[in-house]
Amino acid sequence: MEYNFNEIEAKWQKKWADNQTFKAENNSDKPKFYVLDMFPYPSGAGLHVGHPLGYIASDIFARYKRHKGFNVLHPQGYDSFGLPAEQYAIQTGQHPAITTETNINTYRKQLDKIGFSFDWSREIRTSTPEYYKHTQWIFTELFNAWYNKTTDKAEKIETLIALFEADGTQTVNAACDEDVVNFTAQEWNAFSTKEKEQVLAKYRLTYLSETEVNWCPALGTVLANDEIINGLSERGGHPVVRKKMMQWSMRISAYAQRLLDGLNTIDWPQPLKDAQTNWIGRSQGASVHFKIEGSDEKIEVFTTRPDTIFGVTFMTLAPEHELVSQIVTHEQKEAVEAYIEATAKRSERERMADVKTISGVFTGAYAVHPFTGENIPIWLGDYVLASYGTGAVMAVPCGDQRDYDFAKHFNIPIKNIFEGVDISEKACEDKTAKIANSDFLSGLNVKKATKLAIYELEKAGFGQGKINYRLRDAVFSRQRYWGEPFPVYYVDGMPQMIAKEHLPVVLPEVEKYLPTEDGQPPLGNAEVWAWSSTENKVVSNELIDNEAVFPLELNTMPGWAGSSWYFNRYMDANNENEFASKEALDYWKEVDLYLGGSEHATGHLLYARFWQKFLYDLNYVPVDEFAKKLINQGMITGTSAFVHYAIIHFTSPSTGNIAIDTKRPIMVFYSKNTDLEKYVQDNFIKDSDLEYTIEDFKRHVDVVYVNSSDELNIKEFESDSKYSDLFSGVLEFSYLLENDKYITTREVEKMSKSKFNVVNPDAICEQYGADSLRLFEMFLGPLEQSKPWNTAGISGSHSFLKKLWRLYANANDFKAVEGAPTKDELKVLHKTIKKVEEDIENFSFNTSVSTFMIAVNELSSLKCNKKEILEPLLVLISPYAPHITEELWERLGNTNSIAFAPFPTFDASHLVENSKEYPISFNGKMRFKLELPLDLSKEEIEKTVMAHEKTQAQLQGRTPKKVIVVPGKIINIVG
RNA sequence: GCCUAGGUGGCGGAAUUGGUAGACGCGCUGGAUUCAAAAUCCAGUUUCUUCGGAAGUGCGGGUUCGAUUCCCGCCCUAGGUACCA
Repeated sequence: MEYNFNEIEAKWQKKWADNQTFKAENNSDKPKFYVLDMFPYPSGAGLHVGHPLGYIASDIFARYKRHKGFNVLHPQGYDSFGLPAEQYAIQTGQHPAITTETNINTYRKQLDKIGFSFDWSREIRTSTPEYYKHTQWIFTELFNAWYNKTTDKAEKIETLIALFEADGTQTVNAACDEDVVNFTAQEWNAFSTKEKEQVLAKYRLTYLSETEVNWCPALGTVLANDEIINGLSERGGHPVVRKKMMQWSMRISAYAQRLLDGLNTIDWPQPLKDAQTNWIGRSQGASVHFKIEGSDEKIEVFTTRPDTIFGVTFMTLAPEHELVSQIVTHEQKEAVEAYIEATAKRSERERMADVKTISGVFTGAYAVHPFTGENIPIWLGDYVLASYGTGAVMAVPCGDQRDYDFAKHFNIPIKNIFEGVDISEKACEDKTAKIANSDFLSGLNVKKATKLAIYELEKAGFGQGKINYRLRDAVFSRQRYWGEPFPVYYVDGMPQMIAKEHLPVVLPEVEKYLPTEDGQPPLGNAEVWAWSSTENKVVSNELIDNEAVFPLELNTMPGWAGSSWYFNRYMDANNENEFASKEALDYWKEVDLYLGGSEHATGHLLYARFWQKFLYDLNYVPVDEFAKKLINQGMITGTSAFVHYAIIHFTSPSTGNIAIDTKRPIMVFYSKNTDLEKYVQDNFIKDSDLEYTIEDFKRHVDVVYVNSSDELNIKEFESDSKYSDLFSGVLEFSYLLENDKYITTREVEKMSKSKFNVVNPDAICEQYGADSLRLFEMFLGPLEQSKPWNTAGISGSHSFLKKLWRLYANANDFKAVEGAPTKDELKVLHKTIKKVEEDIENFSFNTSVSTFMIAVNELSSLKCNKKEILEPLLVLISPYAPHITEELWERLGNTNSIAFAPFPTFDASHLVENSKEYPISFNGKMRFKLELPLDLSKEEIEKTVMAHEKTQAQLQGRTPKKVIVVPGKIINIVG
């Protein structure tokens, strides 16, 4: 009976689907366990062998938990809004929904072949109106909420209005815009509706603001930072300017501290936590304001070193600072304006990248030192970023290298305020230096001086202690078509939310997916895109009268909107009324195990935590962290293959003429171990005075043309049209062969279509089966590590499965024997149970695969045919290789799926030994082994070992200084 | 620069609290089976070696009876991040 994996796998995949084997129930006597993969964006290229790595690992864990008696939720879906489908639409005119649907179908087929235990009845797609109506609703909830710092949570906007009505701004302590003004209850009540709206906008958790974007007038679009090279668009090389646009922002900064604190409560990888901590960037210091000489204005700065305040010799403002135009003196006006214009042309990223060039200009204005009363010149410098802190710094050149460099460059005085430190070469950033030359701070260490400086600043009314975060509010508008439309229309320029009962606001049809000619986002092309506030539906733009019919928002939401709450949706995926019912949310609570790539550290994983905390504050979800434990699976890299080739041009020195047509030169493919120079000499130069030049090239060659010995299949390579450009325009080409073969060079790189190193899982499933693929992907190495794919290795896991099959087939033609197993058989089984259970709990899947191999090898040589051994063994292996184990399980006479069979219980009594093969080492080096009974005393062991002839041979007559005996472990003889 | 992870045979990797370095698999070598191939099975495979052994986990030190594992210094690789005041 052959192991026919194709037939077996198809059979069980169909059975699981037909019986809905893995459908999770929302109530159960069993404890719950929620295993989630980061859902994929369905790209047109389909899955490669790297994608399923995490899915296989999570599937093993989900299946293991089912064996352990848990009610397991293991869903899957698609993050189906996104750029590639839109770009394809721009090129071809095909609606992104169609492209997306096609790609999803491809993905689904590929996923099904690998035998995952997903509950597909809960599938979600972020681009369907049934899903995004809830995304839109969450947006409106954010709009209708504010962050109350007193209660330290988000609240409905009504509670803020109530505070305003009672006491004005007096009792309000909110996370809000910087520029809010104070008012009394009386004043508030006298405001017009519009004025009230304008005030509230500064407090809402999502708000409109003027945000700078990279605008390319020629392309009529906004570009991302990485789409710009040297101030020109990557596509077309058109000029890019920085332009302010009204955009939605998310007040994630309100949650900065809680996002930081929450990290202590979740079991996530340390590097990922560090990345988020870094990104949030909490820094403690003080906010200080400096009066401007001869003006009522003041400049506020943030500093982490208020203790160095007596070292301030100048101030630097970002060129964009709002006070610049007010403070600049007549004499300096021209220079300042020229400087501002020059820096405006450079993007922020460019400015950051270019750290070496120091530039700046004096404003002519002076600030007043809060303690000394001295005048401090105010400069502009582009090393100060408008978007961090207040966009202004108090420059302390003796203590900050950037200030120091700036001061040196512009000959600004440097005042040394450190005790016994030489600052003639560079600034002193050492925090152990004592403060000197600083009035009341002199002689103190940094910690004490900081505390005292803040105290004195507060007393004098010049500032206070402050915590600053690097985390900025997140821009939430995209000038794209293929995203969630905002449930927003505008009345008199003020945004209005569309009520929950009228959602979804469905994405409109457009003729083309590009921005409009006047620079509006693609939705500006829609003809039916206006909101009727009387009919509560989307109507034709022609009906806009700004009385009852109003224009709708033209931007769409970013990619992270739909992925910020999807884990909650799976709990109740088909609920039409709510994003999930309270019962479902209370039952599943949070994700117990979340698997995905570490590249989402500061994107998806931060935004999702933010939304979860917000939903928690409003009592919509029962927990404020959505994933208890998270694991980052490593990348499976590809092994790219390269051909090296040289283009050779020949000239004749005697005539200066070109000997062989240079327009169609000679090309030679060569490889590492071949001698190109010699080859050219021997074949072209021989008996002539020709001179030649060599140009070297290297090119990716598709790995399908390269075998496991790195040999290139020349014929297939040459006939592939994607390399035709290589050969066109070449007079002749040849190969430098080693043993009649052309050997390619290999390099490990990220798997990608453009590198032609992609290995497709379908072909592997076809040739070796899904179980082989699953085992092999786990066997490759530790889950969290990145590792190169090597198709050749899969034969190992495949032959393991064949051995496993034979073990059962040989056991009396699949009819295993009842009756007592031998001691050895029990020992093999129980040491396997122990190891596999530990491995799965530790996510060490690679080592359990080798444990299976050892167990099957040992049981095969024991010729084991006992049901009592063979049945539990199948349960151990089934999370990894579910198809073959289901089949063998059935053949052993079981009628229920193995998926819910209880995990075998480990019994330590089967592993008890009465003797041990002791390693005998000399000075720590093992030299020979000796079998001794375990009940021997230390003295008896020492006596036996010392008497042994091999010991005497090692000692060569010497007397050992010491003999270490660790019973049950080792014997070490020193001397 | 800073943060994080890592460095072990030809390759992927194992060694759970310091106790037999190289499990398991790939590849390679030899053999069995076969008319032959595939498949399967058996043996070998860190390096050097005078065949007794000796050295060996990025490099240099240290602690220890004993270090891949702990400590100090350095080198290299990968990922993240950066005029953050």
